[in-house]
Amino acid sequence: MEYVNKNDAIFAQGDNANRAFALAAGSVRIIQTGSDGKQAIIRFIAPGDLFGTVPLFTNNKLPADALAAERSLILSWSETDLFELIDRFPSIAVNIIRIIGARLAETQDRVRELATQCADQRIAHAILRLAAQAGHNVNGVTTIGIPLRRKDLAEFSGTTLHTASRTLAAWEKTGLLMSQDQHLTIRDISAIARIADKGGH
Amino acid sequence: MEYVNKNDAIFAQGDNANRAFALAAGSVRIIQTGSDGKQAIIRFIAPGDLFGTVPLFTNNKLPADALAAERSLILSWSETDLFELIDRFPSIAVNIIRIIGARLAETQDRVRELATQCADQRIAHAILRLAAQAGHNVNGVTTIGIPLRRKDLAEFSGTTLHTASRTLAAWEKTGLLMSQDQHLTIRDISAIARIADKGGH
DNA sequence: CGGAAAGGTTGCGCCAGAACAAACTGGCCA
DNA sequence: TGGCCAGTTTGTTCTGGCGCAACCTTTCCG
Repeated sequence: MEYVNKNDAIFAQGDNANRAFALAAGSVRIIQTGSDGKQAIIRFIAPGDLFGTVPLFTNNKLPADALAAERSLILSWSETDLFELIDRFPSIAVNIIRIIGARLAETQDRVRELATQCADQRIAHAILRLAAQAGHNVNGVTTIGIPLRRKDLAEFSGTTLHTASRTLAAWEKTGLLMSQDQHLTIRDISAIARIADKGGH
Repeated sequence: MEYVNKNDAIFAQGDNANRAFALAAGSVRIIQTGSDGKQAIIRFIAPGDLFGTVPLFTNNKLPADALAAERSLILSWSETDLFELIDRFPSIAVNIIRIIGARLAETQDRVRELATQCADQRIAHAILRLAAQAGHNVNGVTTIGIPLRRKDLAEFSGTTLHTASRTLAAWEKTGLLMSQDQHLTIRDISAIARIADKGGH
């Protein structure tokens, strides 16, 4: 149980993995950097999500940075505690498969989208995903509970800051959504879904 | 234990998942189709690989087609047999986490590559991946043991048949690789790795 | 053997979107 | 209160690689 401040690293790419993490409050970005230095956001962590656990089972090397997107409260367990727990309650392992399997399926969807769709569709998908993960619905309007800079959205959807900025500006102009203070509010989620599925042109 | 012919479907996207599959001989393509009809190859299956198992743990809906790329020998177990086996030997579950975890890490790498790299780098990565998975090394030269059409390589690396064809033609011309009868032979794998990591220009 | 179908190659034009550039805004701190 | 920094917006330019189209090669099959 530990507080971290905005922009603090919870762990870094290449670190040895020896703890499992969960987010109690706040939000975290998981960012992978390639050997060419370019970065992509692998996923966003919202309260209740586990992170950093997979490498405990594979090669013990963390594949990405975890950066607090705002002041956050982190829980963590040691590797040995986790494996003792699994020994005692084997059904935990099946649940972990369930969780990781769902993430794999989602990541494969992202691969297909990145391979086949154009920028505005991918941005729309990114927003839908974040809304499903961390959206608070208040009388028909969904607000995403993760601070999102244009750059984050770009690195999450595989485009550039510039294109993301332009695209969001257009959607704001037509009233599909609003953004203030790094928080997105979606006014017409079905229109976003339509763009995601059929293309924005 | 069952033989399937080239282009036979082992299962189809949307099918109910109730068996776990493994490939004994041959090769299989896992192809996902989006709601827009566009396809991406999620992965290739080589002998020894498991496939179609993840949805047994999640939502029981197969997320993609499995198509035999050549005449193949398929093994399969029923869902109930698999779960009985896990009950009896809980360490199997941990091994499944290991396998799925490794696939998740690899899929996340692909996401970053698709998001940040250009077409020839992605094609190079695809070839490296296939060489690692199904490459037979005979005196310094690696042959990929999966029949690969240009279109397959394109749908696996997120580009078009045309770009894949041109790129491979260029690499063939400079002697990096050869392709005949839908089989790739890599003559200079370190040059491919260099393209993958630093960009082809 | 001949025709069809599947797969591959290649030339060309074009455009989505990346790269570059510059200015603007608001918040923070000295 | 003025300078600085992080983030954003927006205009312009440029290009990778996609879409299209035509043609070629090989394989398959009646």
